[in-house]
Amino acid sequence: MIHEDAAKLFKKIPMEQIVLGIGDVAKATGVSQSQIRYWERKGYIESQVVEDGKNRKFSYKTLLKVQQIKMHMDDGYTLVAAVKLAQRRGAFLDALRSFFEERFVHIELVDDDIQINMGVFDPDPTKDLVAERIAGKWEFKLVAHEK
Amino acid sequence: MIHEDAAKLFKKIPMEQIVLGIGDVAKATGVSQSQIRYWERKGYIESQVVEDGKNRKFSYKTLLKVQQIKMHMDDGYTLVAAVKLAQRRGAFLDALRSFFEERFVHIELVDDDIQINMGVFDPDPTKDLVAERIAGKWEFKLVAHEK
DNA sequence: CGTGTAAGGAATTCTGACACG
DNA sequence: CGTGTAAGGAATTCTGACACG
Repeated sequence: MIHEDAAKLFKKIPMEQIVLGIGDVAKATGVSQSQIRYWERKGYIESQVVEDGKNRKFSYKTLLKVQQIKMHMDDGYTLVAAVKLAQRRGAFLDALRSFFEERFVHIELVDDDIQINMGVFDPDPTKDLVAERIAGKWEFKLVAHEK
Repeated sequence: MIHEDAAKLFKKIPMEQIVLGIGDVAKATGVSQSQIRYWERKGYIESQVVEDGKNRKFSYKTLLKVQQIKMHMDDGYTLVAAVKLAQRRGAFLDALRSFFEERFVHIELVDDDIQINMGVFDPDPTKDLVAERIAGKWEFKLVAHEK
């Protein structure tokens, strides 16, 4: 039986610390290196310059942005329009992340089954909301506070 | 107002497609390149060989594993023991991922507020469970099915 | 066992220029 | 505006060996 503070878990899932080279971003997103360099020059995305060398590195977050821009361009938008749309997406992901950090209070793993304690269930604050996976299916249930 | 099928969103957040070079893995995890090459040689982690070239590339998932192994070693475990512990963690993350994919049915963003529809609330199957962020705080509520 | 280092070759990325449009 | 390409130099990664233990 393993249990974890979810806060710890998310700190272990790096978002900011992950940086990758232009080739890897190009491969992951399907956007060419020329495009990436151009977008950066125009200020649509940013890269971190490696201390000693002069190679670019891109954060995971930037990779997601590149991906968003490409998606909108595939939908027929111009580059400028696609950039604007992608801007809003950042808020989206940040919001999701805040949900995980705030509401995944405690995670417990028992064999193949797993439980996520999401803290106080607001419609009935005497209970905690728990998501439970049993035999591959996720179900919600309410439990009394443990302490 | 933006709304999204969560399924789409998660497909856009690549896990498998992201591969990165050994230097980037080393930087992100704090594990040296020598260590990474050795661990790979022993079969503890795996890398994908680039088609034409002969450079290694590591998936995001492998990066997480490297990070886990290091963490356990920092706790005092031997390499072999740390690898065994890290093994179990994979199931952990896969489980979390399945929760997102199965239960984040629909996501809606209104200005700065965001709603996540998590589908049927099992204790009362006539309702859907919704997580809502208002003014920076997440709350749960129940709503009747929309259709 | 587990990691580091020096060594020379191979693969990747760099910039600035030029092309097309 | 937005992207591609050829060019030479710079930075990164490769393998196999050897060291320490």
